[in-house]
Amino acid sequence: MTDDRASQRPRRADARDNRERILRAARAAFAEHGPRASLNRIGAAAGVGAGTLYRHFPSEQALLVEIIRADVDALCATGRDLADEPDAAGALRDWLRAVARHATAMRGLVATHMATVSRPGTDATLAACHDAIRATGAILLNRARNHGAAPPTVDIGDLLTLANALAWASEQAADDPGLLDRLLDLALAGLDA
Amino acid sequence: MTDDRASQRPRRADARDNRERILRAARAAFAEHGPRASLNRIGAAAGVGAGTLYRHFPSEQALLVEIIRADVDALCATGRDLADEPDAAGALRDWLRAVARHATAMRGLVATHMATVSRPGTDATLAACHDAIRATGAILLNRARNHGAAPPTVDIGDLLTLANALAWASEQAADDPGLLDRLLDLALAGLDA
DNA sequence: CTAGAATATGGAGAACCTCTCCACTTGGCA
DNA sequence: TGCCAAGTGGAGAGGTTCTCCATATTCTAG
Repeated sequence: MTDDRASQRPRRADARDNRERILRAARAAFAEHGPRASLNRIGAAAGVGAGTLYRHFPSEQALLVEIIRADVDALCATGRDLADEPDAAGALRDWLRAVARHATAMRGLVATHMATVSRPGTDATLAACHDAIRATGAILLNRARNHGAAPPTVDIGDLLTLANALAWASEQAADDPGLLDRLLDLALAGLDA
Repeated sequence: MTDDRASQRPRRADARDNRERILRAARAAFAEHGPRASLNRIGAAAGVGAGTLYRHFPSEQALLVEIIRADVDALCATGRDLADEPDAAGALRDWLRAVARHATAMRGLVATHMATVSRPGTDATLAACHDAIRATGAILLNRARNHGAAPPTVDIGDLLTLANALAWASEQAADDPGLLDRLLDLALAGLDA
């Protein structure tokens, strides 16, 4: 992660500027309208034509992916910090909570993430995000296992899918802010059994 | 449930026929293409113009809702049967599994269901479905509680949301048929703790 | 059995959507 | 400064959901 490879960084300063403005407008639009946000409008809000938008991000998904990438970086950093916590089980829980909460912050991101991760090969960047999260999660899960705080049968991939599923559910029920935490408690109750 | 109130049952026989054909085409289309199925095509497949389709079902959601209703009826029947099982905890689990599996059968239904249930007042029929499922689930949960097989803190609504969330997740990962069961096992592991 | 009212139909088209194409402009380097 | 690769914008293709209403069909009352 944190690769921001040159391939998608425009050579010209004005183009780089446009790219940033599109990204900013997209963040705002997705946060407000969820996955139904219109790319046309995002382009307009960024003061940019449709052609320009699609030059920078060839598809709606490409745009979402770019936004996800930043979140994933943050999540991995959080995970690394939590790996030093003495309470291994708690660290794993806290991190899964963070994953779910991050995923919820921007509506529609979870769906995109899941959709693409489940059909590998669709998007290289997203696959890299997935690997990075998985690796971070594996560290925490292993520590929890070594402390006898997680059964060896549990898979980190399933655990992350679970977190995303709960995030998605609480996205749907925006009027119940406590839902995510309740669902996490409910679903993770048997973790250390 | 099973109300099929007259309000949405056409007066003329030909119209009733068209309605059935649309419903059948829609079932097929949603099962195959998921939520991305096109209403235009559904109408065409049913041999009916767009105007006719929208006369019978004013929106995409109305169509989905009608399909959901049949599933809910079946689910409640299953729940009633399971309420006679001697193993109360197992019955609850089996029923939640059935809920999730039903929800998964027709891609996109879960999302519709959740979306509307969470914003009450959007659709009366869907609200009725929700109530029916909730009531059935409450019976099973109560039995499990009386057998000491479920903590009193757990809410049936949360449990159902959980089941739907897992169903949604396994919809996304169509290539991993075992996912739903693994997630259910994982998430319900702590139920009787 | 028939006429008239009530009901239902279909498809053109409005208003959106995503995404492509390419004649044009512009920034940065020699 | 002048050139050209890089970047732009917007018209338009082809999709979507959904509306409107002149036309056609069924049912009902006489």
